Amino acid sequence: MQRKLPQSNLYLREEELRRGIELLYFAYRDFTRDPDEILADSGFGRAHHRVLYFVKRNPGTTVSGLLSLLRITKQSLSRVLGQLVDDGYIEQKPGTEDRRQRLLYLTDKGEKFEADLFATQRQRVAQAYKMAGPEAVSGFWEVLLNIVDDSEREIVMRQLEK
Amino acid sequence: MQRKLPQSNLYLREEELRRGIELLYFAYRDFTRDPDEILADSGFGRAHHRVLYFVKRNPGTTVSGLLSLLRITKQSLSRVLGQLVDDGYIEQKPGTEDRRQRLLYLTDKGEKFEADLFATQRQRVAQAYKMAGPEAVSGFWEVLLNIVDDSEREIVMRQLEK
DNA sequence: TGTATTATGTCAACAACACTGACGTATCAG
DNA sequence: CTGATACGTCAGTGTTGTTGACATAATACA
Repeated sequence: MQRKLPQSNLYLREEELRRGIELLYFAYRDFTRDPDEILADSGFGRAHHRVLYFVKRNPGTTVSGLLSLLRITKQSLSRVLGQLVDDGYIEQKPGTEDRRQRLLYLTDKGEKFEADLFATQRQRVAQAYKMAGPEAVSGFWEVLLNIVDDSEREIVMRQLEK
Repeated sequence: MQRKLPQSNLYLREEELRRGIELLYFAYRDFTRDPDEILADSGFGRAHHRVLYFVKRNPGTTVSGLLSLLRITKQSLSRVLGQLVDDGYIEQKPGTEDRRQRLLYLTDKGEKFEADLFATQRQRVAQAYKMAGPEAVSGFWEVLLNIVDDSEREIVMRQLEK
C-alpha cells in the first residue's frame, strides 16, 4: 500500500528546505544590520567590516590570503583595503621572507573599531545561543558548515580553527 | 578557588561566537552562489530571486506585503518587480476588495524559473541536512530564528508557517 | 460631499560593492 | 636572464540598496 507516503515525505521535505532557506535570508539580513549602521556613520560599508574582521582574526595575513578567504576580486579588495589603510585602520608591513607580500595588521584605531563592530554581532549571536541552548548551537554550526561549498570547506575549517 | 574559570569561559565564548559569525558569512556566500549564476545568465540579480521566491511562497501577496517582508524601499522593489512583470515572470491582478492593491502571482514562465533557482538551493540545503542529521537541523533553525531581530520575529514566523 | 489617508508608481540622484579587462612594478625562483 | 608571482591601478559596467520629491487612484471617514 503506502501509496501516499512518498508524496507526503516530499511535501514535508520541501517545507523543511524552504524553512532553512528563509531563515538564512532573514537571519543574515538582520545579522548585518547593526554593524552596517555603525559603518555608515564612518563612511564605510559591509566590505570594510569583513576586511577588518579577517585581519583581526588573521594578523599578518597577506592580500592574497584575504583574497582566497573572501573570494572577491583583487580590484574589489584593493579599493576597500586602500581606504582602510589610508584612514589608519590597517597597517601594511613588507613580508620578511617574501618582500613582495604586504602583511596586514590592525592599528590601535582599527582594533577599537573592529571591537565596536564585533560587539553588536556578539550581542546578537550570544543572545541567540543562549535562547537556543548548546545542542542547538552545535547543530547550527554543523548545518552551516555543510552548506559551504565542498571546494571551500577545507579553507573555512582552517579559518575556524585559528 | 576557580580563579581561572571565568577567564576561560570568556575565551571559549568568544571563540564560539566568532565561529558562528564566520560560518554565517561563508555559508551565506556559497548559498547564494548557484542561483546568482543562473540569474546572471538571464540578466537578473539576487533581488529578482528574492521577489520570485516570496511571490511563489505567497501567491496573491501585495506590494506592501513584499515590502514589509523584505524590508527594502519601495523604489528598490519597484525596479526589480517592474522588470519581472515586463519580462513576463510575474503577473499583477487588481485587488478584489481594495482595488488599489496589485495582487502578485508567478506566471508559468515565472514558476519554471523559480523552480530552476530553487533546485540549486534545494540540492545544497538538502545535502547539508542529510549530512548533519535531523537534530542538527532543529538547532540550525532555532539559532537562526533567534538571530532574527526581535521586532521581525513575529512576521518571520508567520512566513515560515505558510 | 469633501478631505485625509493609503497603495502604488515614478523620476532623479547617489553610494556601495561586486565584476571584467588591461597594464605596470617589484620580487622571487630556477 | 626569464618566467611566474604578489600586488597595485585605471577604466568601465551592473546590481542593489538609499533618499527625496511628486503623482494617481482608491479608500475611509466625518
